Amino acid sequence: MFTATEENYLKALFRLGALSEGGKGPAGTNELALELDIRPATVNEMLKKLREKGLVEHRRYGKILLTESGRLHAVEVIRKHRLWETFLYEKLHFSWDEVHDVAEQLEHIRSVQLTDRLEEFLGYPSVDPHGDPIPDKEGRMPPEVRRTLAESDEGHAGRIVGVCDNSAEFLQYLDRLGLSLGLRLTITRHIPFDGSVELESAGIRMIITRKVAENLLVD
Amino acid sequence: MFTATEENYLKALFRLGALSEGGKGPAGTNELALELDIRPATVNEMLKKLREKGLVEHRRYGKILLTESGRLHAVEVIRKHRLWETFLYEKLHFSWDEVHDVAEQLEHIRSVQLTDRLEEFLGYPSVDPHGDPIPDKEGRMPPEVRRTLAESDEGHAGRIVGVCDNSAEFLQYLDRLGLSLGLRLTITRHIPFDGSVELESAGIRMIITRKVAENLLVD
DNA sequence: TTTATTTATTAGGTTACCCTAACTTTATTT
DNA sequence: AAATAAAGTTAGGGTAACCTAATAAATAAA
Repeated sequence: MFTATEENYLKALFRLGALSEGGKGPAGTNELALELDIRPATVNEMLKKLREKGLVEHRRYGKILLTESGRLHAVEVIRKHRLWETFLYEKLHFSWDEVHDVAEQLEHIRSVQLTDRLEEFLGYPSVDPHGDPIPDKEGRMPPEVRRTLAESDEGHAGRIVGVCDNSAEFLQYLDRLGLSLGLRLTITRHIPFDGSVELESAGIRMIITRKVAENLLVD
Repeated sequence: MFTATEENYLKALFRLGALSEGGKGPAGTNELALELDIRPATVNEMLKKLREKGLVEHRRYGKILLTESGRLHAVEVIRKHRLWETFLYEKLHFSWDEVHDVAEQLEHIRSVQLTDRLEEFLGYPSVDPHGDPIPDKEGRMPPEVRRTLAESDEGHAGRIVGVCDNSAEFLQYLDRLGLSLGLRLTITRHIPFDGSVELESAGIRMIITRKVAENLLVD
């Protein structure tokens, strides 16, 4: 049905949020070229094909938007990618940073049965090793689990997806700590003495107070 | 290093036994084209590339032979194919006849680590669900287990790899039973009463006498 | 040994995906 | 509004794998 290349275009558009609702809005040719690490001229060419296949909406000199069909196919590829990442991590003991490249290849294997049975084999996981949600067979993303850092378990890995306190004071403090939205981290310890939380992010270990932990949301 | 297409050419040559030793000898262009279901002209073109990469020996209007390097790469792909088949069968409960097409795609995933960890995860199997031997990391095929049908366990699946009795009488009898070399079969029951063996092959159930079973070798 | 047949090769064409360089349209400044 | 910058497109090429049709070499048959 679709080539691996076409699937990569759809995935990139989804990542860029080129959706009619719930995304960042239409994407540009250059933007997409940058995301895929190819030249804009090539993207332009491919857009014609994706347009004809009804996967994107695009007019000359206009912006690019995924159609509903395009979105569904993108999500299907993401679903496969994340299931494979989970397999590699949980069953084959790949490390966090090794899973991506291999999953990037595995996500293009064509077999509905394979995907569904893999999902079953893994026990219907809702998130991949990076904490990203795994879409279900119908393309629905499971609701994001947002918990404060304070109530998340030791060993939990996830990303900062929000804050409870929106004051400039708090946000500036986070900045000084080097904590920002989207940052991936792992909880290494809950310290009983004062409720501080020890965490690791990008190879750096740090301790934050209970109050900060209570105001940070992770997935 | 190699494209999926190149790997398929190597695999096909290996299947045809185009080896300097232990095979059926050099293969022809048409023969290879038939095996791959493509036109001889295309094969001829590709041979140039495989020759330049040192994977085959071939002179104009001559026969085709895998080099040692070509053989090793072919075996590596076969190794991956059979490990994936085993995974699909044992872990994802695919049926015997469903595994091939998916494994045909999975065998081209490039990651040495993946192959080795998959092998470990599967417990270093020596044969795939069809009874074909799985080469080890160094490209060695495990020694074929040749046992008579009489001494093989119930449920054992394998192929007829030889006979003990080479008389025309016996071979003609086998022919009448529809049993031939390479035939895949499963032992469904050992009948204690007279030592007969009940087996299934290609959806057909049959019973053979103990004497026949003692003279048929399976892997 | 000449002829016929099979097998192998060459020539020229197609599609998918990529490129650079030149150009056009849209957006941003001044 | 005119000039400049940024974004998008077209034109012309390249490689990998495939194809058909025509041709050449090797093999088998008469």
